[in-house]
Amino acid sequence: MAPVGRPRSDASHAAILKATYELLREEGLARLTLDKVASRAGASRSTLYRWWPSRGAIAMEATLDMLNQELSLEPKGDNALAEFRRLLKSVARAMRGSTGPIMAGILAECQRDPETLRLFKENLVAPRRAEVVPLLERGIQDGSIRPSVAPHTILDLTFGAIYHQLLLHVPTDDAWMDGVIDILVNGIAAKPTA
Amino acid sequence: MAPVGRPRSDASHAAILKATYELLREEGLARLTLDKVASRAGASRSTLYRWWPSRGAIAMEATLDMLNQELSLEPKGDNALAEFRRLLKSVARAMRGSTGPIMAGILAECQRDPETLRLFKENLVAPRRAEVVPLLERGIQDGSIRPSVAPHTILDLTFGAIYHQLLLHVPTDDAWMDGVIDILVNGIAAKPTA
DNA sequence: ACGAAACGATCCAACTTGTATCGAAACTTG
DNA sequence: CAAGTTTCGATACAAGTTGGATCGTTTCGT
Repeated sequence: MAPVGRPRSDASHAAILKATYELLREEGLARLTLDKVASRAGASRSTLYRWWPSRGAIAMEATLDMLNQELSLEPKGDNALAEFRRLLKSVARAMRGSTGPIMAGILAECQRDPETLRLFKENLVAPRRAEVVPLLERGIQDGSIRPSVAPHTILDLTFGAIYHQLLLHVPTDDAWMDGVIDILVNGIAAKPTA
Repeated sequence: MAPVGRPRSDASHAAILKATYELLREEGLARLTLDKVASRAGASRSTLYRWWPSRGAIAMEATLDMLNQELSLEPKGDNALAEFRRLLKSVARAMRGSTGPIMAGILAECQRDPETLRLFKENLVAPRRAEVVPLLERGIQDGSIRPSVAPHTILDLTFGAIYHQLLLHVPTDDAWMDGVIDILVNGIAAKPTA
């Protein structure tokens, strides 16, 4: 059964997302208003309100595609720990570009709008974790990662470190990421204390 | 040289900070308006604008005292690593209470107002690090922490993990913090990989 | 007494949000 | 082709927030 009535304009939909994406890069989510998005997209604000419940929701949808293109997990047959290293570096690299400030803005928006936080966790955090946790579990099985650690806690630490630099606007480089990975892999204790 | 004119009212100053602090607890920084602060403090908005450049600055000043009271680094003569463990747990415990959401709100505000970020780093991050980095360096000297790690990177990781849970509104408990510390201290590698 | 600075009260323009209304356009069904 | 349905862009509106300004009053030092 085809829906009755005028169909949703794909052109408007695409134009709105494109305008949002551009404005996010230029001014950040903090200064993003639905008015500017509508103007640039050649749409009207009522169209935006019809399809998205909040500013955060628009920004989220506009950002997701970009992120999903930028971050890709390609297994290469190394041991799991080596693969995890590569993943972390690629994430840190992505955050170093214009994507970083956008992510920081979204995290900020999540603090003022619970719905945006929900979208963020559902559409970004959860899917990513669903990919990476099995990788870490494989590392525990192939012997490259010791068994007593919880994969989710590993992710809390690593993404936490990256978010930390992001939110405090501390630029990162490969040397920093190597330092983080070194600590994560080897720990800070002079001798194993377990 | 005593300043000429009517001196700044300590009563107003204190009342404004108190009102800010209360409103932060009740509604969070996202919903904090200078109007509400002024009303509750029995002051006028012009007084607020006279002394503080932004909403973030007021929230920062109101939060700093509270945080500085809540978090105290008391050396107890253990080895440095043990002392660091205690510090982390006390921070995590503080973030578990009503201070946590306030901190998350401030981090969010930092993303939209560079001046607030500057205040945050100058008055909170930097002083804390100035306390803890020597502790970690002592750990390297007393042999409880291996020499090749950078103290600052350790802090990026640990505070990153705590911020991560804070921003994603994931409640933490002692078991989680123990898991983080375990990974941090011992690493995730099954065998030391140098 | 006088000037200087801070105070509370009030007003104002500009901007953003959320909602609503309107006629025109696009598409399905009969 | 005609009627019904839904979206579209344009516009208007109330409510809330921001940042700044003015005004008369209050509290100091000189």
